[in-house]
Amino acid sequence: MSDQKIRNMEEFAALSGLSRPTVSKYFHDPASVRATTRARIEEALERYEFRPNIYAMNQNRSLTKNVGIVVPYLADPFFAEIARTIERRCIEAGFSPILYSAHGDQKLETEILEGLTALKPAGVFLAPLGRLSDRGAIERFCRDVPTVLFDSNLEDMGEAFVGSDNYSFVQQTVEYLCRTGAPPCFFEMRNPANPNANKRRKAYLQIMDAAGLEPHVIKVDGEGWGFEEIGRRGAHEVIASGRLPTDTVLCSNDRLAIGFLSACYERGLRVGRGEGCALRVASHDDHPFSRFTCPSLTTAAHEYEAVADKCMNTLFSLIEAGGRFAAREETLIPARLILRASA
Amino acid sequence: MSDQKIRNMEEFAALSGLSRPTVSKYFHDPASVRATTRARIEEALERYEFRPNIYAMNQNRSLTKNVGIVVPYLADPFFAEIARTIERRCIEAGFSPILYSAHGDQKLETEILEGLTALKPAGVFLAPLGRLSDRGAIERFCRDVPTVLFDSNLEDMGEAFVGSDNYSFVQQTVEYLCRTGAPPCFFEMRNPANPNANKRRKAYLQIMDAAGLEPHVIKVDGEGWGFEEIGRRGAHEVIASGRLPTDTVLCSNDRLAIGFLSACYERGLRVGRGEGCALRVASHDDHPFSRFTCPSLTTAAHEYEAVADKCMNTLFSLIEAGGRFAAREETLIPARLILRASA
DNA sequence: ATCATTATTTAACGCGCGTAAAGTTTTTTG
DNA sequence: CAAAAAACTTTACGCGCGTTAAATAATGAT
Repeated sequence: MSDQKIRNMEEFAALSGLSRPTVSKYFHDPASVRATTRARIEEALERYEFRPNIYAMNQNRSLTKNVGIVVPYLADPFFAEIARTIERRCIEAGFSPILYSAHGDQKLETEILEGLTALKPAGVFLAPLGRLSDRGAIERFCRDVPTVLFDSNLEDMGEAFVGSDNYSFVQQTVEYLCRTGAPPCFFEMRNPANPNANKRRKAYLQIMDAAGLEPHVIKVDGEGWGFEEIGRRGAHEVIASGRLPTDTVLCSNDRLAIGFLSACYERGLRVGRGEGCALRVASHDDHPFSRFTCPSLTTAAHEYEAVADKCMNTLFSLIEAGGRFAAREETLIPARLILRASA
Repeated sequence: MSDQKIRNMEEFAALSGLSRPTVSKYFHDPASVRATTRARIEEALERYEFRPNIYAMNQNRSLTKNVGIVVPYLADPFFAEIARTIERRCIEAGFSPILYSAHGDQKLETEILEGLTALKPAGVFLAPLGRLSDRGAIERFCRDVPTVLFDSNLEDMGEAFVGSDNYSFVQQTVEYLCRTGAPPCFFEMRNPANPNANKRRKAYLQIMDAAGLEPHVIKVDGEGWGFEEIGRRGAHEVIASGRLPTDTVLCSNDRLAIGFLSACYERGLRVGRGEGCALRVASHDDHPFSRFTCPSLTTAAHEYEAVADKCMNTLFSLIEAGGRFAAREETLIPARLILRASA
């Protein structure tokens, strides 16, 4: 490995004994040059450690190999997990993923999208804030950049949506809970920012109705992304005031459930399906920590891998189709029920 | 807002009635042009929505306004939280943070650093994998890019290190536990990848020794980033085999403790400092979920804000100093003890 | 060995912006 | 109000690479 510094492709091409256009071709697609040529370049590459200037490469390209991944709040382990999975897929597919978190902030989400436009990405995976999103800004963004929405569906935004079949989530948990004990009440935030929460409530109401059971929706107050604390405080209030209509609680999502379980523990209420248990608690999402709550949480799991795969495949088709689909594609992936100790 | 599309700065300058160099100057520093000129540009900016091409801007710059943030594993909420805090600081300071996770993988960490070099960032915050890092790759990287290490200290790497004063963490927890009950044993992974773990063990041994108490270190097997599961399995084994020498357990970090508490719950062992409690458990990090464990976790907290501030300030000085410090700076920030229910 | 095919070289232009020098206009200052 | 200072315009070059067209060389098949 010589430590001679190479300034540009011209110089590197000279050192490999080739012309710049050939080397340029190699970097664009190594298979596009003759095997012997490829070998010479790769040999030189080992000796001199040259990398083409990304900025110069991209400035004339209408699209790059960049892929944006935007999530509403990365410190939420659910989004960290899904982002991680998608990111890996992008790398395997030869793209350069760039990860952004809106940190729950509308202005920041808009700024991220504006900055992302300037990066001319080949495509973007966007999990929008939801209710808090600036719809105008997102619409503008989607006009400029091929976008696959995930997690939160915003009507007619982006070329495709990949998300969860919320009905399937709730159906499985409700069915299980009803089969094994009292029908559940539904525990959620009063003003959820995420549209999935609304779909889950509606599914709950519909399923209970279809089963001829009376639904009970319990709404707790709270704003922001501290769901566990909202769930904990809400649970304390609801339990203390005796507003819990049954011994079975279905939380809208695992983070609320984590808070709910925490409150139960603090009140000395035993949760689970065995004897001596005061409550059963179940939920949705299979949050990475739901295995470690006390008791461990019965939940409807996202198929993280399947979601990530579908996202990637959708973006591939989208890029091949030139960034536009004739009709907006919607994919809803069903849940997988995970039985643990809490219900 | 006209929807006429502007191709380049030349065109935009013409529409604002100015010359391109002036407009260029404006984008480099809005305060560097006369107020009336600035107003004209900003007015045009509202009408035409022009943004200079990032790639063209950066290709001649030796450094950009980009700042890299590299963490070993972003799906670990501790890193998500610290990354989130640093990211915000970068944005406030007018930089463009770019966040990367090595996903616990040496090869990926190296690739991220190589890619980052090509981005010519003004500086990089790097929390390395630790023992698993490719030291050669990191050293090469630090030669090219002004780097502030954080979280994990690698000897002599980077221009500065900002991290936790592990001694202070352990001192506070041990002192508290000794004062209020039996001296703790120390619960950790056998082969921790993160150097902080080693420093915490050493601090534990030293502090116990100084207090004339006999130390007990319990090592559990496990590889990878699933610390909770490692802690849970380890706790089951240790408790089942009666290897626990005291009723007080100090875990190396909160994620292990979360697993430990989960095992205790599964075994019907009550944890806490009250009567009827079989064990006390404390830990370090103030993981975002340590508030919601059952019982809530007594822990030594990182000063997330202080760490992020110090990181930013260090990088500022580093950039001003031209990317090199005369001597490597090390900052260790002490812990803040948080008393909760588990000990 | 010959011709057709495919790969590479040479030469040249363009991308969008940074930047420097020299000249002109505007603003500030005494 | 004149002179000095500051801001702006004009002109021009460079950055590193993409890309194209025409010329040349290497390869492969007959």
